[in-house]
Amino acid sequence: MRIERRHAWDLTPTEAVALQRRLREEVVADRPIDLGSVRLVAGVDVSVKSERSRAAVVVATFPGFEVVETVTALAPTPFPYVPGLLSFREGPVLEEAFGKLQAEPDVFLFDGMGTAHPRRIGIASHMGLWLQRPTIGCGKTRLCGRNGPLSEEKGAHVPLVDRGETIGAVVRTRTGKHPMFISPGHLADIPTSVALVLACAPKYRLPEPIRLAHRAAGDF
DNA sequence: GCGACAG
DNA sequence: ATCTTGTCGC
Repeated sequence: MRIERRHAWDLTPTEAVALQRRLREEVVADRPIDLGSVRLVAGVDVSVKSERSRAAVVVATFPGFEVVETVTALAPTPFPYVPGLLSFREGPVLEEAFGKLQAEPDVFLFDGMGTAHPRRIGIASHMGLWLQRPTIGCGKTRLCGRNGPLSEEKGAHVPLVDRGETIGAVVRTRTGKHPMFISPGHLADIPTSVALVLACAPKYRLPEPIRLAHRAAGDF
């Protein structure tokens, strides 16, 4: 699939923040995903080992999660981890991986945030602008925002609120286990993002596409 | 100035 | 995220 190269990645932290403030205006986070027409879902993940980062994108059927394509890329880790600037650390190697993708997934699930970010442009939203396709942020822990009580049963979810704004949802994908922090990336909205994530996590806490990508990137 | 802080 | 063995629990 064709990718839209939006900008260079070698920016200083200050420049990166300025770019985020500019790009956030283009993020569409209030558009429902047409769940009935989802046939292919992609999982995206990056693992870092000794100054090198490996990205993996796995495309699977939905539902069923049969793998139809796997692409990986290896590149130097260009940017240290700074909360709020994750996309500048993983963006370069992800760009390379996306460039190899032949399939055209209906939606991409990212390991990290979408709009549940201080400037509302986490890695799922940011890369969504490059992909120009629906993306969803699936964080394992909180970056920002607060939430009320969440019942223990699988499927339970409550709003994630930051500075008076609902930026995502805290979702229980497994009864009694720590919840996931779900937020729309680009061309998605909160309700349909939550619904798709739950449909992608029938057995484990992490959505199946993310698990597949995690494995392909070299983690276990 | 003091905490919080995706992966 | 990564460094790392065994161990507690369903």
